[in-house]
This record gives sequence, C-alpha cells and structure tokens, in this order.
Amino acid sequence: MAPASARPIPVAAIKTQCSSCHLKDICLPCGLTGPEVERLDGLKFARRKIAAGEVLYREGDRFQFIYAVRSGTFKSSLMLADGREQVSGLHIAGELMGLDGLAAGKYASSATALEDTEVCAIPYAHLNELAQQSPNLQMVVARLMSREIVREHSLMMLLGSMNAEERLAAFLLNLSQRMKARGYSPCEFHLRMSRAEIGSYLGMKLETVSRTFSAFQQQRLLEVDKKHIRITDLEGLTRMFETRVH
Amino acid sequence: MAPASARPIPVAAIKTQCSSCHLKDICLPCGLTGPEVERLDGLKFARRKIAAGEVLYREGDRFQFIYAVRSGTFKSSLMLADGREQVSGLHIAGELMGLDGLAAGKYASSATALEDTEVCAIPYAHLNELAQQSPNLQMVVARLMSREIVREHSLMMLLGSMNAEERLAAFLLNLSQRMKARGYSPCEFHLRMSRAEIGSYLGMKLETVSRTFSAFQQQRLLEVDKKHIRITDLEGLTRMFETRVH
DNA sequence: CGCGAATTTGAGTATCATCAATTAGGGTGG
DNA sequence: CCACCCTAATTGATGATACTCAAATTCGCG
Repeated sequence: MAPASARPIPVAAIKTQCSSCHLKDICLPCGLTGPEVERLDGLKFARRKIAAGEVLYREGDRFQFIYAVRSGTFKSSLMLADGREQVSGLHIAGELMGLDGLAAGKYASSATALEDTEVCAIPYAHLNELAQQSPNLQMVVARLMSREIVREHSLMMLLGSMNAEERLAAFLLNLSQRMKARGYSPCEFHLRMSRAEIGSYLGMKLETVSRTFSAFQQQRLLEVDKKHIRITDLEGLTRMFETRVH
Repeated sequence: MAPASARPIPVAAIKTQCSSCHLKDICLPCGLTGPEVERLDGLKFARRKIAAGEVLYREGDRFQFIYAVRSGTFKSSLMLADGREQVSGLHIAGELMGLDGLAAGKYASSATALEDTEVCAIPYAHLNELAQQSPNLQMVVARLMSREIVREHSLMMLLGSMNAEERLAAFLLNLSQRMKARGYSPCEFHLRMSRAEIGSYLGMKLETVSRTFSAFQQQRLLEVDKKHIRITDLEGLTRMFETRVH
C-alpha cells in the first residue's frame, strides 16, 4: 500500500529545467538574468499531465507544490457553504497556481483542468531553499505573490463597480492581453469555461452571460460561436468601460 | 529644498522593537518563536503618526515600506478610470498594508487614515535581508502575502454571489471577528467608514447600505447610531448567510 | 442517430440604483 | 453661545438591470 501521506503526485518524475523552457520569459523565471535562471535549474520538479475535467488539487489539500501551467487551461474554484461552486480564477499557460495555499498550509481553492493540460509541480520547500541563496529569486517569488494580490484587486473592482456588459468586456479583454503576451492570437480564442462558469467568475447568471454575448455580437464587437470567440472590434470593446456614465 | 527623491518619510525615527510590542501576537511576528522575534529586533523602523484624512501612500508611489497599523483605522482605495474612488480594503490595528506594491515596485492602491493613526514603517528591503538569514521569518512574510490573497478571495466571493443583506452581514461579522482577535469588543464598535465608503467596498450604493442597516435594525440584529454599531444578535446575523435559498 | 447537457431566447419579477426631498450633525464664525 | 452652512445619513418613489422560471434549440458524445 502506498504511503498515505499525500495524494499520488509525480507519476513520472521527468526532470524539467526552466532554462530550456519555452515559457521561461513569462513563467517563474520571469525577471531573472541568464545565470540566475540556470541556478533555477537546481530545482528539480516533475511534469504532470492532467486530463480535462480532472482535479489537480483540492481546497483543503496540504500545500506542497506550486504549479506552473505548461499547456492548457485551469479554473480555480471554491465550494460555497450551500454547496454551489464559485469560480475564482482562470489560468492559462505560463501562469502559476497554488500560491493561496501558503497562508494556511492548505490550498484555499481547487484547481480543475478545463482541457487536457500539462503542469510543472514545483515543491515549494525546495524553491524556498533556493531562494534563500538568491535574493533575486526570492524577490521573484515575492513579486509573483504580489502580482496575484493585484490580479484579485482588479477582479474586485470589476465585481464591485461594473455592470454585466462591462464585466464581460473586461474579462475578454484581460484574457485577450494574456493570450497576446503568450504569443497567441489576442482576437481569436477558445473559451474553455462554460457560460455557468464564466457567470460564477464574473458574478452573474449564465443566462445573463449568454444574453451579453448576444448583445456584443449584435453590436458587432464579437463573433461568438459557442466557446469560440473572435473579437472584431477591440476598441469598441474597450470603450465599454469608458462609457460608464451611469 | 528637500531632496525630491521621495515624499518625506520618517519624521522622528523612533526606534521600535517588535519583541516588546503589544501587537506582537497578531502582527508581523505572528507565528515566530521568542528568539526569532528578538532577531526581528534587528529590524530598525520608524513609527509615524498619520492624522485623520491624511494619505499614507498613494497609488503609484514607489514601493519601499510595508506598513503595520499600530492604532487606528485605514482604508485602501483605487481611483477608477472615471475618477470615482473604489474602496478595496479596511485595515485595523495589527494588520499590514502595502504588500500589493511589491508586484510592480509601486503601490497598487492608496492608504488613507480614517482617524488619527500610528503605523510602523518597515523598510521592505531590510526585512528581506533579515528574511534571508531566517527561513522562518521568510516563511512568515510569504504567509502574510498569501493571507492577503486569501482575504481578497473571500471578498470576491462576497461580491460575486451575495445580495445586499448578505454582503453587509458578512462585512460586519468579518470586522467583528477581527476586533475580537485584537481584544476589542466583537459586538460594539465604531465604523470609521462612511456609508459611501462601505458601499464602494461592498459593491452597493450608499442608499442601499443605509437601507440595509435600517432593515437589520428592524430585524433586531443591530443597533445603529450613525457610525456606532452594536450587534445584538450575532447568530441571527450569521444566519443571513445560510438563508441563501434564492 | 439519439440522448443528455449546454446554450439561447422570452416573459415576468425582484432587487438594487437613481433621483429627490428631508433630517440630523459637526464645525465655523458672528 | 447660537445661528448657519455644509456634509452625511435616512427615507420615499420610480425605474433599470439582472435574476428566475420556462421553453426551444443546438451541440457533443456515445
């Protein structure tokens, strides 16, 4: 019988190095100089494939790894007291997940693959050791966490002060920018979340999400075909914000 | 003429030590053992008094200090594109502010004193040096940041999925718990925010905040006299959540 | 091809925002 | 010390936005 200490983790511990990763400019090593990235290679971690619909970690699981998304998309979510799901994040390639677990030693949210994915499972303790020898690496980790705080800030703004159209526009534009930063097309992408998940994330009902998509389409801002989105009028979509006279 | 490098900071650099602070169990040293707290005493920082209405730091200011609230209350807020203010946090004694500045080297929000206050201005660079010698201290700092992430998470939940009564109840109960943890009465306190500020924070209009207070009062959950709040039925207020059948 | 799930769309409604008027307080100056 | 003013808060009336319930349609998968 396997040790009960934790859920099965690195199935095949493929050794992976940051310095040769195609995501090195936007992922963990972001901001580090060449030699420092090589020092990061001292960090041994495993890659893992997670199939669509599978859960990478669950709310309450012991915090042990930070995960970097290599490919694919994840959502993070929490269970509400009444059993409903609240989506709290969307993570695409090059982004990190799990930082929220540090506070209490347990993940504060669950991460679910929205398509077939691959992640790097970075042992936090090991990363920490390394960071102790490198002030810059330490700074990078701290900055990543701070970035997460800022990210949530802006989502709060969104939830606190925008109407349905503004929320969806903000969501799409944010995603568009992140896609662009990763070399993908900023104007055409596949939404991996369902209408219900988008709604949960943005604080509106799935019907409203659907209606808002339709409205954008009629305004010729988007072409929507189920989960496939094409932004046809980026400026128009951006104007959704400034048009907040109310 | 004073050097233009930064805004005037420590007026009188009173040397302050964590080990003898009455807030040591809930503030920065929280979770550290006795000897480690003493090591924290190597950290020299200044206390500063901030008068009601004064701004401690502004959105965009260069990030240099983390601030610990010694006494009084702060709000943090951002300016929206249209010039309105969005309140993003409330900070009471023993809590830290400014962590959001690490991401970009500039504060992502402004901090304003809601009454006469006193803070410790902790130079982040110095804290960092110290942390490099003490894994535990490093862990504490990381945990503080993660805690911030979790805090925002829960506010997002609130904004995303609660109605007006639930939001205000959640806000009051959260504040109540924090007061309690600091040895203050959990059931009677002075709200330092105006109705408009509370509304901004909770994503509702000031009129709705006012009406909801009145409703709670009629339900005999609270006694409200302007900014003075007395919770008369803590369980009832808590039930506001579970009663989310809709 | 057929079933179940996801999405779209419609109609009616509840909640909260807006507009507006009134009251209460806190601070200032006569 | 009181009158006055400006701001904050309360309360009411009305309306817009987004939710609920419901039905029709499409999609994806076996």
